[in-house]
Amino acid sequence: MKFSRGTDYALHAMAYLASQQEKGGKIPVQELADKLAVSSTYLSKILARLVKMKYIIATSGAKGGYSLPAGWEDISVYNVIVAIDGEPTLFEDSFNHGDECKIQRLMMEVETDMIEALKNRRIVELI
Amino acid sequence: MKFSRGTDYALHAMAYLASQQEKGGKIPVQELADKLAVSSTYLSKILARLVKMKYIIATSGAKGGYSLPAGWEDISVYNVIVAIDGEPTLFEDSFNHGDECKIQRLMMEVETDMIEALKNRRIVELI
DNA sequence: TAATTATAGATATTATGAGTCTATAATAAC
DNA sequence: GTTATTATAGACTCATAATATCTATAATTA
Ligand code: SF4
Ligand code: SF4
Repeated sequence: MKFSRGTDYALHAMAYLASQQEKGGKIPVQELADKLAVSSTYLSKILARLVKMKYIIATSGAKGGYSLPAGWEDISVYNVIVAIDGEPTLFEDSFNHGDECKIQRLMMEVETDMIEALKNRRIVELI
Repeated sequence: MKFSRGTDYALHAMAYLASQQEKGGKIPVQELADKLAVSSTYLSKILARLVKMKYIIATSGAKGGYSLPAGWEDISVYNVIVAIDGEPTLFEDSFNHGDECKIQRLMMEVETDMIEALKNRRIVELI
């Protein structure tokens, strides 16, 4: 019952990129991995998913690295989580006995509230 | 990012016990397993944890089985989750760079709200 | 061309949840 | 007291996904 280490890495990476944003530079994965003290190869895989979702921009080649796109201030914590872990679901129902089921409805309500809370929090708050 | 299947089983078992409560009888694990269509041996392990927490009462021997204790109406969904999965933590911080960390604080707030919501929901609502 | 960076895929490792099996203890019926 | 029925506990296996590594390739700059 927790978000994966991947989302942990992703949130930290985003926060770091955001904190360096004003300098406008590109930050290679090696620097990020050093800052976060994690494996750079694994971090690469995580960042690749953020790139795919356009939450960060990757630039290949010398002097390349990762940077934030225009409008990055709107990216939510929820966005990042979904990019890495997929949609969070507190409760996976293998049967689905219908809409009237109270267990399902209760868990769905709690889940919806949590998702709403995560959508309201943006990466920019993490700086 | 979801509660374990064990909590799923536990919530369903509690709901079933609650629904049969008026009859006052004890329900053996085999009947519960049949109703839920799950392995009875595994369900046993799950129920054992609920027994340990006093959320259900086990009676050995013929005509034995599981039943709900006095005051069961106060048992929350959160209680059951903790009994099976332990304290839910959305975010596990391996470093802990101090109280002022915004990532940690943000996730903790979302987590606290979710826990609060689960504490406010009781098993009795699931009948 | 050479150096530096990201990307993609295959693969390995690890951790944990999920489930089984067996032996033992407790209780009720007979 | 004996037997049948129930729960409990522990060791054990199995399956799956997260985590991590390795290698090859593509893109970009100097
Ligand atoms: S009872 Fe409700 S939560 Fe449980 S399996 Fe059926 S639909 Fe799903
Ligand atoms: S930056 Fe915050 S969330 Fe990240 S490791 Fe440090 S204390 Fe934990």
